[in-house]
Amino acid sequence: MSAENKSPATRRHKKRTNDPEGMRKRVLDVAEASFQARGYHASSIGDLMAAAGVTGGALHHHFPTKKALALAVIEERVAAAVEETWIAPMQAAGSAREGVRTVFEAVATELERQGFVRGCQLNNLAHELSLADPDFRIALAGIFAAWRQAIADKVGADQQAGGEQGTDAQRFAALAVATYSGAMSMAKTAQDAGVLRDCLNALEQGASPTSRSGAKRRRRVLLAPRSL
Amino acid sequence: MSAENKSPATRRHKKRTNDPEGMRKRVLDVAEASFQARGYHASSIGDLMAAAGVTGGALHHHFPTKKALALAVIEERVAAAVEETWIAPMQAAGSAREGVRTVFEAVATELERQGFVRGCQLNNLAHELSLADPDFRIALAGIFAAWRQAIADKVGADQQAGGEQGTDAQRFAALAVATYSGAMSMAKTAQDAGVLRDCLNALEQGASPTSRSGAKRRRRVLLAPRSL
DNA sequence: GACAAAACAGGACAACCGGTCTGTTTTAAA
DNA sequence: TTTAAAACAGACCGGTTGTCCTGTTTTGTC
Repeated sequence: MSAENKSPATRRHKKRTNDPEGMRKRVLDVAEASFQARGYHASSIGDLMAAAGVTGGALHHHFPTKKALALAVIEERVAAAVEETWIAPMQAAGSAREGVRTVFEAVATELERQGFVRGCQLNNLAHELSLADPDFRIALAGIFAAWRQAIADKVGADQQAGGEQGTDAQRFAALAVATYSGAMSMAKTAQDAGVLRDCLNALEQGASPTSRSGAKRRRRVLLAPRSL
Repeated sequence: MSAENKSPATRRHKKRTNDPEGMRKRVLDVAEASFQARGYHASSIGDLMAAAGVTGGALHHHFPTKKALALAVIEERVAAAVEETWIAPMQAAGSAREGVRTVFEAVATELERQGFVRGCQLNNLAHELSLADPDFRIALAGIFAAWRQAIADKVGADQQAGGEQGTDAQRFAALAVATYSGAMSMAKTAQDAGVLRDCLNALEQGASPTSRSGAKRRRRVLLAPRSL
C-alpha cells in the first residue's frame, strides 16, 4: 500500500506529519463534544481516540491521564464557552439586564434552531465532576465565579451610571446565573428550550408580588399578611 | 430467633431469611446514596452489592439491569425526595412565595448544618442521564413537571384568594425551580450553600428593573417553537 | 406433603477500561 | 552531522465492568 507518493521532489515518503498543536486541538475538540454529549465517565478514551483519529501514544503524550484531558477541556474549552456566550456579550451590552435578556434569547433561539438541547457545558461537568475530584471542583468553581463576576461588574457599571440603585450586584448576578443554569437543566431534560423564555419573562416581570403597572409598584416585598 | 434447628438433620444450612421487600429497600437505599454521591456511571454494581450486603443473584433478581435499578431510584426515591422537600411544603405553605422562601431557607440551613453540599438528586441525575437514555429522560422530565406544577398550583390558589394577580403561574414556577436548581449547582460546585440565600434574596427583592417606566409586558413569546 | 415459583447464593465470563510499555519517526539545537 | 528530545505509533496488560448462568433455599398453594 505504499508507492503512493512518488513525487520526484520528495525523496522519502513522510507518512507522519508532526503537528503537536493540531493534534492536541483535535483531541480537545472531540473530548469537548463527547463530554458534552455523553459526559465524562461515559466517554472512554478509546472512543475519543477513534473519533479524533489519534493513537494511544499520541493522546497520552499530550494528556497523560484522562483527568488531565478533562482538566484541559474545562480550563480551555468550557471557560472559553462561558466567556463567549456570557461574559463578552455581557460586557458589550447596554446594561446588565439587557445583557441577560440578550443572552437568554440568543441561546433560546439557537437551541430552537438546532432542534435539541445538549445543556450547559459548565453545568453538565459541574454536576458530574464536582464531587469526584477537588481539582475538577476548583476549576469549575472558578469559571462559575468569573461568570458571576462579569454580571456583577456590569451591574456595578450601571450603578455608576445612575441606575440599579436598589440592586445588590452580587445577588443579582447569582440569580441570573442560577436561573440560566436551572433553566438549561430543565430544557435539557424536557428537550424543550421554551423554559428558557419562561424564566426570562418571569425574571423580567419581576419576582416581587404584583409588580405590574397600574398600581404603585412595591418592591422589597415580603408578603404582608399571613393569608389563611 | 425461633427455630434454628427446624431440621432434625445435623447438616448445617445457611439460614436465609427471605425478605424481598427488605432486600429491595436496602439496594435502593445504597443506590440512591451512591448515585447522589458519585453519580450513576461512577457507581459500579459491585460497589453497590458490597455496600448493601447483597449478592449478585439477589440484586439481579430484583433489578435485572443497572438501568432498571436507576429507573427505580428515579421513580421511587428521587420523586419522593422532590415530593418531600418541595411539593408537600409548598402545598402546606401560606402562599407560593412564602413556600418558596421556606424551602430555600430550610435547605440552606440544612446544608450549612451538615457542612457540605451533595447537590440536588434530581438535577444530578438529570444532567448525567437525560441524554443517555430516553427512558431516563422521560422519568426525570416527569418529576420536573410535577415539581413545577405544584408551585404553579399554589400560585393559582393565591390568585383565587385575591393575590398574585399580575403573576403568570407557570412562569413563576419555572423561575422558582430554575433558580433553585441553578443555585444548588453553584452551591455544590463551590461547596457553599450561601448562594442559595443570595438567590432567594435577589428573587424576593424583585428582578424587575427600577428605571423601567412603561411596562411593556408582552404576553406571549412570538417565536413559534419547533417541536422537539 | 407435593410442587411450582419466587428468593437468593455465588461463580464465571467476555468485553472493556485506563494506563504503560517499547519502538520509530520527526524536529531542532549543537 | 551528530544527537538528544519531542512527537507519534501500536501492542500489551491487569483490573474492572455489567451481566449471565447454574444451583440451592424458601415460600405459597393445592
